Amino acid sequence: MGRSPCCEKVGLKKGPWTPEEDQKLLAYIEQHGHGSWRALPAKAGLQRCGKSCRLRWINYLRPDIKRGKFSLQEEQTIIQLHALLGNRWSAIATHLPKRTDNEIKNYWNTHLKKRLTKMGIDPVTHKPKTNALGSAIGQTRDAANLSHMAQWESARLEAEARLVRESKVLLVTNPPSQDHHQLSGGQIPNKATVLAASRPQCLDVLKAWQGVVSGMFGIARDLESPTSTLNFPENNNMLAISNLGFNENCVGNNSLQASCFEKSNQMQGLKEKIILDDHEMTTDQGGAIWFQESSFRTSAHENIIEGLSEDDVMLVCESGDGAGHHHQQQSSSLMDGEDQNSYINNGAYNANFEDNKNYWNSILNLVNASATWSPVF
DNA sequence: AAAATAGACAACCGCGGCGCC
DNA sequence: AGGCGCCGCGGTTGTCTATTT
Repeated sequence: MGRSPCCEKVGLKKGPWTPEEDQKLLAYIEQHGHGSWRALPAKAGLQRCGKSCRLRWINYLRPDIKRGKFSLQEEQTIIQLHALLGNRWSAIATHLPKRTDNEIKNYWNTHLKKRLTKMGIDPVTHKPKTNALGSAIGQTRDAANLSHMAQWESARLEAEARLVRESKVLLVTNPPSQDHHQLSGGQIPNKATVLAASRPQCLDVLKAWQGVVSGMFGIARDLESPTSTLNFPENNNMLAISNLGFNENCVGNNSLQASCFEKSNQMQGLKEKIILDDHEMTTDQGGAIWFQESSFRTSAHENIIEGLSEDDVMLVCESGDGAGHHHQQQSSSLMDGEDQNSYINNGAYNANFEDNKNYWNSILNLVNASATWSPVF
């Protein structure tokens, strides 16, 4: 399909924006909202294409942008989310309030990627580069589990994006009024303003991820995320998730190691059930996560973003041998039942622990390299 | 002090998705 | 159903500044 250029290239200015141009754009959007980006430059008296105006507004002029150095917590959030979501910067940005996808992308490319590389971690796969068996065991159980968790989160993010789009329709069809100004304390209404009012809860996977790390180190920490309103009631319950792949390979300092080992032992003989949204995961003694097939929803068209309350997020530890799951489907589609058992029993699973240990040991080093601990970990 | 190099960040480009007609 | 236009995303490039030689 042929495409018309986004704008007439002739006579339009490119390159860095001048303060005067910024002022024009800012003044116009304050007064009229951006409306159609394509039509905006002419109306605002700018010799720019609409796309350039949009970029300038979203990445620089928007009033709700936080600039400056990334905090350690933000860095770790980016690393974790990148491990889950890959280069989906806009999705990652939804978890970092007031940061733009462009800023996060730049920060990743100029700082975090290099740092992980220095630590011997492949910034793409988030696995140790030096692991000779890496390719062979790359599709390990918890990697597959995390992959499914990521898919789940992706579906949620897509739904969020849909909501954002819908919100923006409201914004466009309802240009700024006096009420808007009153409501926003004089600030112009914008995407973030609308989003803030309707922002869905998210970060479930990040929560679980953080739980893995928390449990790995045996530390009770505040896992509150910057954006999620979800709360896990007990850190011990988070440790239930931590059983995923870290039973015996806790790393860090000795006391943490001992603590982690102790917690790990406490998990023996337990079956964990995790219910997020109406999506139920259970983990067996081997630490594998199971999804209840009947409740597994990935379609962004369904209302998975609606009204997650704390009650919707439950972590339940119950006694049992883990054999009583009905109609369950392992989250990984890579193995049939027999293979799963042999996988757990034949040592490959333990090799997987080593992967995780190396990776998280590196992350721990990263954290330790800083002056203070992040509240995330 | 000047040139070269590296780092950081802003901005651009092209593609794909989505909605409208 | 398919063409078209718009928007958003991710990759890449350009530019400015800081550091090194």
